[in-house]
Amino acid sequence: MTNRVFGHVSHYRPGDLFSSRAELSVARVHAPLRSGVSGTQAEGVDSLVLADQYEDDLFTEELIWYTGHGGRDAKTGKQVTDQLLTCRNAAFLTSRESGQPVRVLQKVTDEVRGQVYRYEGLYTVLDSRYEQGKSGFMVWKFLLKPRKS
DNA sequence: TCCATGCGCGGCC
DNA sequence: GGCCGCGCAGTGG
Repeated sequence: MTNRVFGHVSHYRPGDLFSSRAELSVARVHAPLRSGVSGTQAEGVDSLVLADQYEDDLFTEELIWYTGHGGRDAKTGKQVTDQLLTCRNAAFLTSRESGQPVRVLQKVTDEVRGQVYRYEGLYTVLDSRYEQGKSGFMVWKFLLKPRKS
């Protein structure tokens, strides 16, 4: 069993701002303090964070290509090896099968508050690819689109 | 520059 | 299922 929550948490809604990962964790909107993905291979992804860390990411109003996990140098953040189908990446495949909603957070700069995390809303994982990224190494990419509420 | 901290997962019972 | 220990990680003080 689990207490993982898919969909909106508590009273939090799209547009809400959080000042830190710790705040997101306490609110249970995105529990892990550092990991960008919250979820398991068995249950799927319940939330993720876009932090402008992966060069192969793409974020528009209509869709997100979220780069999978791993293969990066811890210091430089550059891809240095091929990504593997780790449990965390496999969690996206589970979500794609289940169609469960994924909470999406994005690190943005607010005029008043500086660096904050904005709740973008609920998305659905629609596709996955394993292809060569900008670095030349193989990366996982997951296509997400906003859910129609 | 260092490292805490929450969590996923495997091992074991 | 529950407990424990390990190692990771889209931070952040």
